[in-house]
Amino acid sequence: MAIYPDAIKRTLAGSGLRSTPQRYAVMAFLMEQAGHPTAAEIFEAVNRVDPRSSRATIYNNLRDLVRAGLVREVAMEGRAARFDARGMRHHHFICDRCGNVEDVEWYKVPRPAAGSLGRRVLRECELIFRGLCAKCAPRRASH
Amino acid sequence: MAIYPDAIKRTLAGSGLRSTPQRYAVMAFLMEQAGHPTAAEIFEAVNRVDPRSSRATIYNNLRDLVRAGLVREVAMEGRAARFDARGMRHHHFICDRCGNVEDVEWYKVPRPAAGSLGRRVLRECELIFRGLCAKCAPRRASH
DNA sequence: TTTTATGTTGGATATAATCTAAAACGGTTT
DNA sequence: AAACCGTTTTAGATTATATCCAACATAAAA
Repeated sequence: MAIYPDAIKRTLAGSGLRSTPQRYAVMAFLMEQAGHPTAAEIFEAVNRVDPRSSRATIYNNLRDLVRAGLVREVAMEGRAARFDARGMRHHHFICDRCGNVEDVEWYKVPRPAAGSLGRRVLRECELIFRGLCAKCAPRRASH
Repeated sequence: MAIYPDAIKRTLAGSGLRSTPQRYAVMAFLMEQAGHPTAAEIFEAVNRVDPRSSRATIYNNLRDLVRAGLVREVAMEGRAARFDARGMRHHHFICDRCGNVEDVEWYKVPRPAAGSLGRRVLRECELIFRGLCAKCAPRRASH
């Protein structure tokens, strides 16, 4: 039932992915979304509108979109993985207390010395900060 | 039944953790181990020797050791988390293909501009590299 | 259109991690 | 060395997360 703006369709096609209502819905939701939803949250949000996507389809599409580099996955200790489709490069901040993930403005990180890499092939360099988010930080916050 | 070298006992005590044979075994195994085992692998290795630890105990102790900062946990997409107790600071490299985790020699990473952090409290700065490990990289490797 | 590789489905299954309440134990105090 | 008490361990049940499966549907190319 969703509308099919060409932009997203073309993005998908550009990565060799068909545009199905389900896949489109996942991609569109992630792009218009400021946070870092879990697969379960995406499943619920996408299905609140319409063509009922199955759980398997959500997982399939997230896998494909991540493989295509259109979506980023953030693994969490114990909890469900989180996803985002922010076009801009950025780093991540994970709150030790509430587990929320927030974006941190991107800045260049120096790569390791070539020697310490050996024959490894670098594809990506991901910076993850940990600590307490604004809500969980002490100082007059509801603790 | 394991021996109780004081070094580890003191490390545990220093973090307010009792030294039990099970907890000691987990800590000792992680310290003498060069890789990044999963909880299941730790469970098996620890129990190959003796006092059979239950699965719950392994998880309990890993949680406590991570909280105490003695053990580091690396969350993996889909797969089981991995652990290490390397004293030296280091970064991590995760292979896209085989999922193995390797250490990368530590080097200082610039922190983000204070302004982009807002009221967030930084505790740690973790650098994760992704790509292909030496085994999985092409070029005369068994592909 | 027709065709076909690709995508979807819901339920079963696998995997990872946590919970539970009773029993055992470590370390301290006496 | 005996008692004490908060911590830890235990086995199994339970929850949470993710994948598999094989039949069916469909997007996009021919």
